[in-house]
Amino acid sequence: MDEASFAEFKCETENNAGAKIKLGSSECSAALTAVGDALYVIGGKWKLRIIIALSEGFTRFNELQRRVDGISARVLSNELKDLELNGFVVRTVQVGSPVIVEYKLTDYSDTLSDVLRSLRAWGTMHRANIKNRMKEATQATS
Amino acid sequence: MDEASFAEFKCETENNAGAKIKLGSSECSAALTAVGDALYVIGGKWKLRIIIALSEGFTRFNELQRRVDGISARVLSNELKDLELNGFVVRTVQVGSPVIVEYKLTDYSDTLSDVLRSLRAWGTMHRANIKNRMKEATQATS
DNA sequence: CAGGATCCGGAATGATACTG
DNA sequence: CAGTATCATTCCGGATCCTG
Repeated sequence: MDEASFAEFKCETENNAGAKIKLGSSECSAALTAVGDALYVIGGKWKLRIIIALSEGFTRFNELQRRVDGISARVLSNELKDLELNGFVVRTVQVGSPVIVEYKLTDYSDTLSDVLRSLRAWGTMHRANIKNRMKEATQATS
Repeated sequence: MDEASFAEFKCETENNAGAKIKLGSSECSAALTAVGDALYVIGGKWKLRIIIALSEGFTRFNELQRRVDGISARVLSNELKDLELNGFVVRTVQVGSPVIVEYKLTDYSDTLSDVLRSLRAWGTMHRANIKNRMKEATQATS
């Protein structure tokens, strides 16, 4: 395939020639660090899904738990704290009875729209692809 | 913020009104499932980084291990198997001595370029942002 | 060089129960 | 409702040793 199609930043590491490698390891390749950074913050099983759920207008804890399939209360709680720390979410408490807690996305989380869009597009395409593979497999067997 | 900015597919779940919810849970919201699918395949700490390393032209096992900072041989091995199963990578063995094993990206992995690009862009932006926050913090303290 | 096999500790997670 | 506390389990990942 097309070597380095998404790595404009050419990297001189002399893989099997000069062995001129002193880089701290992940220094070269801006792509590697950048994607690494991104994954560090929004990686993991849940972060993006929670953000999507929030973007769909669900704000309450239990709502979110119901929306994000398979997440436990404890994990959701932790992830929300994390998201808050990273500036994606604001938590507001309205005193009263019952107490109402709302989680809302910040403007900063809008910067993720492009990531989300591409991820969603890819996921959709990939699922279709898998279905086709399976269909072909059954045809071959029959 | 702008509700449902990346969810064109409007979802009628009656969160706190009609309670008309029977959906298997993650049925509604195409975004949720699509992104879920995507994360299932390319999620995790390593997958994308390995793909990036491969896209930069590194094909050998040990090369890859050196490139992807912090990964152990066992994990790299597992991830590569996974990537092969999912059709992102082809493994070729050239008999001889020493044996040469090469990992190469398939054309299918090209479909990820958009995801990678957006992720990389976001990661870059985010890192810059964090630096600014820290700078401001130090100024406020001084 | 390219990994597989095994052991092992710690961190993440699930389940359950409890609180304001 | 919105979580927290505790326990049991599981699983990931590192280190080490081994092979062809």
